[in-house]
Amino acid sequence: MSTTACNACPLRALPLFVEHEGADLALVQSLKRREVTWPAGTALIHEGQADTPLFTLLQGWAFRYKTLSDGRRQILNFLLAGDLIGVQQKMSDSAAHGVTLLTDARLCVFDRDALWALHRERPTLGFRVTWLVAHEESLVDDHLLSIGRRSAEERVATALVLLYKRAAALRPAGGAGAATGAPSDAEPDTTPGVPFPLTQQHLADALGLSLAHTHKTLRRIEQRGLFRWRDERLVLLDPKALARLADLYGDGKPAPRPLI
Amino acid sequence: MSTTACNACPLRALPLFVEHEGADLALVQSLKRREVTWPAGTALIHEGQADTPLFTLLQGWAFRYKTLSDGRRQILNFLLAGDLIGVQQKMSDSAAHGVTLLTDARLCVFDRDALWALHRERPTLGFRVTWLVAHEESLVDDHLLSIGRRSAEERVATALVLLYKRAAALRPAGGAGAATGAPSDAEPDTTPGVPFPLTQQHLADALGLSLAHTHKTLRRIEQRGLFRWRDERLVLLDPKALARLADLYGDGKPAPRPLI
DNA sequence: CGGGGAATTGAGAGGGATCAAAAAGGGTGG
DNA sequence: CCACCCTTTTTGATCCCTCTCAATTCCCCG
Repeated sequence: MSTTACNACPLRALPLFVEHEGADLALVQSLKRREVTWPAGTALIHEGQADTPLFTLLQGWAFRYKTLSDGRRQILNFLLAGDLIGVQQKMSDSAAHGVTLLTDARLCVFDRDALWALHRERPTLGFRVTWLVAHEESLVDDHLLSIGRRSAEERVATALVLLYKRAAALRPAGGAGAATGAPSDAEPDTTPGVPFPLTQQHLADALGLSLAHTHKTLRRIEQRGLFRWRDERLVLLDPKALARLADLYGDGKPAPRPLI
Repeated sequence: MSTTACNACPLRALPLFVEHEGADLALVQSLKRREVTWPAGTALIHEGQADTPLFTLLQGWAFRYKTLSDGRRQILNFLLAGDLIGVQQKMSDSAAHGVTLLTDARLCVFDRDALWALHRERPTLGFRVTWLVAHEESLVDDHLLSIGRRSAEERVATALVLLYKRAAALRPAGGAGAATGAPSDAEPDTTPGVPFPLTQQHLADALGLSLAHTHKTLRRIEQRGLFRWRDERLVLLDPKALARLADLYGDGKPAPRPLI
């Protein structure tokens, strides 16, 4: 329950995140209202809610979604540690999306005006916020390509690869779970793979498929030995084959990103 | 062919755009490299291209897209006058998208570093860039909901309504084409509806449907008298029915937006 | 008048959706 | 430690929305 100082934030130690100047950190620290730990299922933002706060996810997973009036739900994307939540709200006439925690999570809470303060006081940080938003849009772009043009099997493969990469980038340096799935007993963390706290229903809602078909597709690919998904952890047994199935080329390491 | 001064930009006269301070306009003006007029089909940005320039669309339509290696194409969204183009590029490890002109168009061209200059020199403008990017993301979010969860008929209705609204917001005040489709002869501009320079193939690629099925769906809805699409112009004959089909509630007028 | 890109149409195939149950798990109160 | 309840995972059968493939017909232009 103790609060973490921004300059001591464990996330910043990861190579995934870029360094920030002391003054930048001080400003963020001053804008931070509080730090909370909430249980899985908590709704951070309700669909259509106005004047929502801003969050930075420190630990855990969440997802953004939208629903049609008859209940059909589409998950827009998943949020992992380091993601800034709530910037898109209210900047639009279109109905806003909801955000719900997938796991227990720890978050920093900011007032909405912090957004403007960030830009005004420290243009560098303002620019980084723009970067984050643009980056998130590019994730949604990728997702849109999948749902619009990929077959069920390709969609599943794409989602597994992309989510795996994101989750893997958050592992402490030298971390566990070789991508080959071979348990590395000599390592500090022997758990293979990455956390994967989804439900098949979530995956289905994200992929625009029915639960039944998502399940059957998952099984088919798994039986070819391409991956293993158990106990909320995902291991890619054959990353190459999955990437080929998904028509994905990307190198490996994601670009370093800002952390507000 | 003559260049337009930012403070005399005809777009700014529209109620759709917010007012900018003189100093803001002066900065934008100084960052503007040139103004160009290019023909339909011109590729502003190639998929995967690095270090792309920045554009503001002054007139005409364009679209962003991504393709799979076997040629399947997904249109991510359409760009209309006032849209800022190219911000998302390079902010991502994921492959970038392409941007192509749908019609002859006129654009302002900026260097990519203008983005940073905007933030540094004028935080207000930086904040507005963030606003624009966040807004564009919310359009993609809506699109994703459509493709992931709406039926073909619902998707078509959604696209027609949303694009109509965007195009309508760009009509000169008191403009033409009553939404009812009744030609208003007393008005200055008697052309009904809004420009709609798409091809059925473009619509299909945007909706994640095949060309054949897009066409059949379009026909079915048209024969119910819900809209008319001829000579590159779209008229919504029964906006209420279309909105109901699309499960859209939105008020009417889009929120005022920045114009960089 | 010839040519090429759009728009139309129709027949047939198939990937996913639906619907319905049954089997697993996981907590929890007794 | 066990019975019970609720969520998630599995499976099977059947249906139908969309895709594919293949022509034609339009329409704009040189």
